[in-house]
Amino acid sequence: MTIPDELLGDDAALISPATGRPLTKRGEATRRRLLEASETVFAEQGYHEASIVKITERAGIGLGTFYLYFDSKQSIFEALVIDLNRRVRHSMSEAMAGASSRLEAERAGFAGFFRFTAEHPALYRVVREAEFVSPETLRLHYTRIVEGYEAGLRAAQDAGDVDRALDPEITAWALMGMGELIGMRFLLWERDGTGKPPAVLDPGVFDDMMRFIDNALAPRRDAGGRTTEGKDA
Amino acid sequence: MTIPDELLGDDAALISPATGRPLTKRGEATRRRLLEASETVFAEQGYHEASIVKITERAGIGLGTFYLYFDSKQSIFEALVIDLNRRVRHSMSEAMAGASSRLEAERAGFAGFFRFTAEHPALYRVVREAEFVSPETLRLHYTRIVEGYEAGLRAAQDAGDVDRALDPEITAWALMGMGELIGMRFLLWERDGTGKPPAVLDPGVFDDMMRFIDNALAPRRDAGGRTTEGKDA
DNA sequence: GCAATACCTGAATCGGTTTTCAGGTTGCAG
DNA sequence: CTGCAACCTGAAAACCGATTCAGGTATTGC
Repeated sequence: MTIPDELLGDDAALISPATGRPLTKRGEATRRRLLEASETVFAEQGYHEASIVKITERAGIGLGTFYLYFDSKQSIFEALVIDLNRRVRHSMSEAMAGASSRLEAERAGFAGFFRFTAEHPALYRVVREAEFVSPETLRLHYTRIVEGYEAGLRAAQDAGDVDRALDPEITAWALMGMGELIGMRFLLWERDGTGKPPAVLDPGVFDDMMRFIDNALAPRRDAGGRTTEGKDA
Repeated sequence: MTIPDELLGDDAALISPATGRPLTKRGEATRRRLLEASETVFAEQGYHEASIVKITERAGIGLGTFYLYFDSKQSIFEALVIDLNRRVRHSMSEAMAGASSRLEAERAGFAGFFRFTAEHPALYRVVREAEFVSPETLRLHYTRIVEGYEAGLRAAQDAGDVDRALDPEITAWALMGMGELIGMRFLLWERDGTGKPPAVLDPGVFDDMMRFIDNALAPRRDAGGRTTEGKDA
């Protein structure tokens, strides 16, 4: 019901793309400052409006220094998306940790996803922009999330908590699509008086969505349904 | 069950943004060539890689001429997205036309959506890129589709074909999100041997998805469920 | 045929970007 | 306190694309 943290990130030793040598303390700190600055700049301005100058300025670092740590603008963007992916999944698995039933875990996972989106609205836009900046990285993002989801659904089916006639892979993609569009519509588009997006998804919306999901996943009485074993992509 | 075609597009008389006067035959033809060329170029290269030079070259038209018909690169992009929106909805309502039941219409609408995506894989990427190029236009796109969907769901609820406990608006957004992500995963990402995406969505995938949707929408026996009247976004 | 009108053109302007590079700075080992 | 990696720097090179504009070319009405 939770994803072990080891699977979440590569803590591979960082090496300088310029010299090919491992980074020292100072080097690692500089790299981190660049990555954090890029997070703000990409989130506020989008990929194309963002510039290396803006990133290094915000990081308080010389322009030329950038290229000691990243090959290109695209490469720091990809590093950022992978970092965000780790954080979203962390948010989801953390939320699921306390769940007692499979269905409750489902609900909690969504709550974790929405919490992350609500807390970092602009960051989730960065992830979506990866579709156009680095499609390969976006695939990785979605695929990693779906894998966790799918495993959970399979387990829930074995436990009899979820309709066995549903294909776990398709269902996982369907659920993720719902979550994304509902998050976009009711978190990212929603502005209160001050122009800020809401801090959490409207509970009414969340409940309506969960009713839909509960309906969809609930085991059916008329057991049957083609079981469709061995479906692949 | 169908959207009247009048609602689909503005056929407002085209006027030149440069002179403010209505276009003649020749003018309209040139404008159309530019729009068609932009479709190909934006689809193949994405917004930022596309350039006015590339668009005018493909249209076989002088560079300067572009600005007689569109204010800017962004403005032709928006015109294109609005055009595509009309065509997607046309594809959907056409597919729904022959349906005999509400649920069958649901299924047919999805089929129409997937057919459009399969026939114009790159075009649908253009629509998604609007999120970053012209968010307002993307909202328009989604909102127009959802409105039709929502009306259909309400009617189906009145007819007793769809669970009355579901909120039509949330449900419409949920369904659209599912459709988008499944289309992306199983149409746009899928490549056969030749590197081309499949001409249609795998019927197995479609059926699995529809089973999920049927589950979700089916009226429940335990009638009750908080009716949650008067929900507003 | 001859205005007048609508339409077309692409070189040049302007404003911006990423990336390189020759040389400065820092901090640690000995 | 010295020397040498490792690290940092920002001006400038090399590039690119949106938009303008001064001057052309079709089309149409008379």
